[in-house]
Amino acid sequence: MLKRTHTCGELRISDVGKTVILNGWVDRIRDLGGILFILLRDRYGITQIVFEPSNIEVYEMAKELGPEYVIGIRGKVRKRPDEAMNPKIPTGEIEVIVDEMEIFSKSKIPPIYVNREDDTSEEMRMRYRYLDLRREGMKKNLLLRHEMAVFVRNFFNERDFVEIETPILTKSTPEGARDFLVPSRLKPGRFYALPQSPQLFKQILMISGFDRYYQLARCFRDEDFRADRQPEFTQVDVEMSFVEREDVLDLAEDLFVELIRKFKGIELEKPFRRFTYVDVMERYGSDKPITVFEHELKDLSDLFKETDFKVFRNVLEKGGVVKGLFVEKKHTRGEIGKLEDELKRKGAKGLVWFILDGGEVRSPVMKFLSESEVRSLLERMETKDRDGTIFMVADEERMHVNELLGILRSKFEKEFAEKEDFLDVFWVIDFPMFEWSEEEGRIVANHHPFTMPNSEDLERYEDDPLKIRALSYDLVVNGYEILSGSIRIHDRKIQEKVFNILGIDEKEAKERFGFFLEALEYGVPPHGGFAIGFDRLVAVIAGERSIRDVIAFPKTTSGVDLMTGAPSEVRKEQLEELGIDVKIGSDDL
RNA sequence: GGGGACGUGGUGCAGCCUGGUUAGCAUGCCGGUCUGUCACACCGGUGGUCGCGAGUUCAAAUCUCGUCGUCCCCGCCA
Repeated sequence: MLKRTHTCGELRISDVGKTVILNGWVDRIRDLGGILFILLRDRYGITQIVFEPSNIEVYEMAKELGPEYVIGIRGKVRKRPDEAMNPKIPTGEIEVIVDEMEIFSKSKIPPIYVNREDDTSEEMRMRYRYLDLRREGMKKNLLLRHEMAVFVRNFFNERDFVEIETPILTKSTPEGARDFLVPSRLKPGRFYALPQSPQLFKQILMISGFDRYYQLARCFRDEDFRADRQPEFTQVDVEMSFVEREDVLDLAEDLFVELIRKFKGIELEKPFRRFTYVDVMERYGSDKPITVFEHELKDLSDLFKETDFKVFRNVLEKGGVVKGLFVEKKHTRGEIGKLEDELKRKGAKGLVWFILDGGEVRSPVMKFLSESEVRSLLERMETKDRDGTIFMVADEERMHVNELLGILRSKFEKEFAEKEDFLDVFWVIDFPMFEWSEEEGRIVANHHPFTMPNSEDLERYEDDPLKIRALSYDLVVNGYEILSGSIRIHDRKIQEKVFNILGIDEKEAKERFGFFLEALEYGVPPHGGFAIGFDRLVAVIAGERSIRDVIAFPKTTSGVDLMTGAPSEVRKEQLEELGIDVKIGSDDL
């Protein structure tokens, strides 16, 4: 075998004269009749190799080569003629004149282009993933992902963290996302669940005294998928003992400062900006806004206290609120109608709007408003004579107003994010500990039930638990929730109180997480941690819209692996062993 | 669970609204010419049951219904 002495990315002008062997894939063939150029590609780069008729045997062989053939060649490195140098590739000053060649394997005509970036449907790319991964874009992303993983591991290793693997086959703990289940052969009728996150294990590791733990952990959630959600994904899972919130935030900031410096060349300043949950909702209407797209929500309630516009006045008299959002886009009535419909589906009573067009203000509610009300509206919204649209929502529930305008704002954020290059990093802290779940008709944990509540709040709002804040935190990067974590409960009594509020009685708690509650009775250090959505983080750094582009073998939005065909049917015997009957209704096939 | 977009030679798209020629373009692929190309160029050629099924019609890529697949969004994702 012609075994390579160099890769296809490393030969330079200083190597001229050397006899080398290269291995790689045939990338492009340029047959000029009397001379034949081939670009030879491997993961390290591309080198031009040349076949000349003076070596007729090899030359004839080269004419038979096709795209994606894998070959080995021996030849001499030579300097290209001055006018034939290619400054676009690092090896562009040289070429290798081939005097011996071995064809390792032939290739069928590839169904997708390997040496071209666009022009391929995602369906094809996933079906022929091995070809897609040969392409520059995917190769770059996977190498970046690897480097980021190495970086993360180094960061934690240097700080005395220990990487410990936690089980993939584990116990289903309802609450949260739907579990993927794995049937147990030895205990027919019972099931393992794949972990949604290693949450309880990492806390148990703290109880075990490991002090500082991290893991690049695979997690599984059986919910519907999106551009930024796959059924299996990777978290950088971190937990530490004998710490308070500040310690955890500080460590996470160090990580992101160094990571962004290394991979983006941007210097973030510590401490990062912080918003409380209430703050960020009041200003942006979202708990993961893009703040560099300014356009904040403005409270207009005081301007309309005395207004003749009954809709506003009624809401305000009942203690409600009126808020507005200004964007520099003159909407058509059709566009506004669609936005209004969408907000109405989310419980908005209506959407009031003003179009600003060359100093003129148009709105269906103009006739109800005084000149001074309009003037102070424009001033408060800081329109500064710009054209655009002001949207206004009024409701008795303050948070509802925020959420509704936040939905609008996020649409404009997305348009902004498509065309701008930016880095927007900040903390959101003091999330509510609990929230009301409409469909379950009960209070549920906002983060998870092991999150430490703010202890003052816990005392003060025993009868109004929705007001209790949690010692939890999210790091938002470019509109994505990239990191999320909390200080955990290390006191069995507080844990019981939280279960109590959640309406989980002792028996139920025991069934679900009895092992964990028991562990809580054997000496628990104060601890806290976080998890980073690693796929999303890599995607943000790589500038990719979809995490599928930073995952080697992703699944479609319906959870199918187009390359392997998973999920697939299994043999009858396999099911019998497991004691499983598959019922497929006639509608299902 | 709901809404939307898309599905046409190997690949990426046009045609569809307003049904009626040989389904068009680009690229690939095959053959030819060409000794300095670099997305080689030029000439010639190959290649399509228009996702699948049913319906309407004298006639369906085109209209209708269903179905499958991919993508986007809502719900969901502690």
